[in-house]
Amino acid sequence: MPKLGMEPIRRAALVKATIAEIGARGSLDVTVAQIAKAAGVSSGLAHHYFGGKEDIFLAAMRHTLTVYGAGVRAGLAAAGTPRDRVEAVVKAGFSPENFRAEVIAAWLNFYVLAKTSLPARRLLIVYQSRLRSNLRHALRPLLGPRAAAAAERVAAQIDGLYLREGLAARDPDGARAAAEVLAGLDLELQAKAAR
Amino acid sequence: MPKLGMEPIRRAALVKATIAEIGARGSLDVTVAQIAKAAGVSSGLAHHYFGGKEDIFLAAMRHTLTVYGAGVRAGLAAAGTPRDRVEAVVKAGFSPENFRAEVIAAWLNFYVLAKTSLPARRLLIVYQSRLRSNLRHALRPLLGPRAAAAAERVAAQIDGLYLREGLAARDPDGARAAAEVLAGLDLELQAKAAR
Amino acid sequence: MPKLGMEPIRRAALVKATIAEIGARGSLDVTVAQIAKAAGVSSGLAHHYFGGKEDIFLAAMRHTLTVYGAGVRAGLAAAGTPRDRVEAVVKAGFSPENFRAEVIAAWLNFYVLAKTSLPARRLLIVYQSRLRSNLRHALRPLLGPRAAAAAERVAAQIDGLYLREGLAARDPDGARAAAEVLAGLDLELQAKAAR
Amino acid sequence: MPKLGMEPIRRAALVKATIAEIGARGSLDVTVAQIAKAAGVSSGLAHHYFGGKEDIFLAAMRHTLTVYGAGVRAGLAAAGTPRDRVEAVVKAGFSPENFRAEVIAAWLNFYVLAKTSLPARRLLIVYQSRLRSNLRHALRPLLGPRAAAAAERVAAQIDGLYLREGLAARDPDGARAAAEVLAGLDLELQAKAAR
DNA sequence: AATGAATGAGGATTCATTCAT
DNA sequence: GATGAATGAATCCTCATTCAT
Repeated sequence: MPKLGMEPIRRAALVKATIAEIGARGSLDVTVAQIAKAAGVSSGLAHHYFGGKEDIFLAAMRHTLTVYGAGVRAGLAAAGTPRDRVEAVVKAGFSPENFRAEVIAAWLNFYVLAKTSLPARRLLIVYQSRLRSNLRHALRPLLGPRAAAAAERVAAQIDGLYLREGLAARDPDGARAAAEVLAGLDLELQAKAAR
Repeated sequence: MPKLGMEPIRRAALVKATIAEIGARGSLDVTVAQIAKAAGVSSGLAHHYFGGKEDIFLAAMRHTLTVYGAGVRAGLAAAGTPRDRVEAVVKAGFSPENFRAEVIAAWLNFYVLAKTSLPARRLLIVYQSRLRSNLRHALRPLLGPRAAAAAERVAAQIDGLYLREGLAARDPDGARAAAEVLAGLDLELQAKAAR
Repeated sequence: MPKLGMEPIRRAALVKATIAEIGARGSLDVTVAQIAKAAGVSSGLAHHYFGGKEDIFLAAMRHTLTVYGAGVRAGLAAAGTPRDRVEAVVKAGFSPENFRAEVIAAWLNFYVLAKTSLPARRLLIVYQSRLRSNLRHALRPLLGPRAAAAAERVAAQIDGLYLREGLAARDPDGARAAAEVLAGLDLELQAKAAR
Repeated sequence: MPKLGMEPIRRAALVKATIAEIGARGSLDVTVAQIAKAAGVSSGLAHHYFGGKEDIFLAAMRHTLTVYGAGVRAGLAAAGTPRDRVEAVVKAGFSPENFRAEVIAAWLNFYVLAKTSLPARRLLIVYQSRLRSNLRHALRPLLGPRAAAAAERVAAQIDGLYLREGLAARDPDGARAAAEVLAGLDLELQAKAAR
């Protein structure tokens, strides 16, 4: 009798392997064979479940974004004050789970993939929109009409830190990066207060 | 005697074509043949002058950084006040010359290349260092000891805007991007003043 | 389940094709595509099983040496007298199986390959050592301390005949070549006797 | 005014460079550019003087054979006894001038070239014929009707030693090789005497 | 006489993808 | 469900050769 329910297990393993391989090699020049091997299956099976290489990449992107999104939601759920909410959004991006070298490298390559693949672009645009939207909503009670511009600045700073850490030799320091962003946030609040 | 002095001409043409092709395709998956064709020469000649594909990429990076660096220097030379100096550094990154879709796409891919190629990484690290250094020096008279942190924030914001615009469908709007960064700069100055 | 156990079959076919192609063209300038085609497979498969061109060549060398070695062993096993043993070693090298134009040409090119490839050199040195060792042992009972020098002479003569026949237009005549070498052997024995 | 009489100089330099490069790399996979560079000229000039790569190789062969032939003639001219004449022929092949690693490697590759190039084959056949002819004539007074077979044996042994030394790691030892061949010659003479 | 420029064919190698079992 | 077999297109790179000057 055939093994039942293997599909979700295989898919998860392949997605995980994909992120790991893209991260390790730092590029999309990862072969299906490498991914499959890392996942402990044959390359044929990878195609069987995903259809093609791009679909594997897209699944990996979706997974990354899902994990990130879950982190944001969890943070927001636990947040009390408006300030807490902003911090939750920021810190989700720099959590140990997301702000790892391998995941950062994968992110960068997802941006590249988005140049070629429309679905990938859509996925990234959704991410960018959500990030900004989350920040805007969290900042609104604090900054009022200036929330939108501030959200934009904070979002850009977050992305810029990903780029910076992606290049660094050392392991990325999520706590420090988050602190830097929050320091920027303080500026926004001080400026408001200074009025 | 043969046709002499072709080398610099060909190299320049190939470098330009490389940036254009990476920009157009949005990835490093550009063939030497494509680049050569765009430059109006044979693929053999590209290898003849550069040695290999990576060397072509590196030359394109160097060129991009050189153009950027020249823009910064020109801006700084024309700047009078400290504030002018900061604006010059920021605006150089968003000048119509640099902040074009194709160059932005090339930048993104240079970051990817840096994952694989040590010379590429070195080049990008030099860029990051210079950008921050320029910003720090320009901000010092305005912010004193806070200049370093502010420079870091501004730099991250600049990189983040590259990432954002790299994804956007519309043509990048350098003026707007520069204005956003300068708005962030104003916050830094206000916060200082608010003390 | 896929078609299983193809690997040894393909490897054997590719090795055979390699010797045939090197022999036919008389040089190592044989393309993997030619070899693969002669073996009835795609060039990709050749790489799949061997890794690269040099590995294919090495496998062909190993095969040639193995066949030769088996011939020697078979001859020795059937030999009764010391003289028979010497003849067995000599004749193995000139058997119809080994002393064919195509194999002779392959041998010559293996010597060339040995200049570039360390594994190839090792293989050939093993062959040279074994040949001499076989001859020495077989000659010892007949010539005593002179066996070593005699073995050296006989071995050189064998190799020289390969070179001569490799150049000739006509098909190589193993029987005649063996007879020439055995005539040289007789000289060695006569000289001994003449003491 | 053009430089006059450059042709023989250039040709000689290119021929010498060809042998050196084939010897150094141990294969015919030597580029015209390498040869030209080693000769201190442009690759274009090499074609200008020789027409093509194969012609360069042939010229190198001819030169090698000419040097060898001159050595034989010089040795024969100085030889007094028949035995001296045989020794002269043998020693010519193992003179320091000819029995160098680089020349030995070139020889081997000339045999390979002969598989592809008819002129090359003809040249090598001429060499083989002359060698055997020289040996036969020198041996005739000593061995009478057995001279032909003996010449064949000696010639094969010489070629075999080239093959052996071509593979060895150490520098070829011409004196030792010549001694080995002459030891074989002594056998021939002893056998004769033993009748 | 001599050169650097330029080409383009050819070849090793990689890899996504398909398929039979 | 899963695999190894197999393909062939794609690409980098090399190099003999030609040519204008």
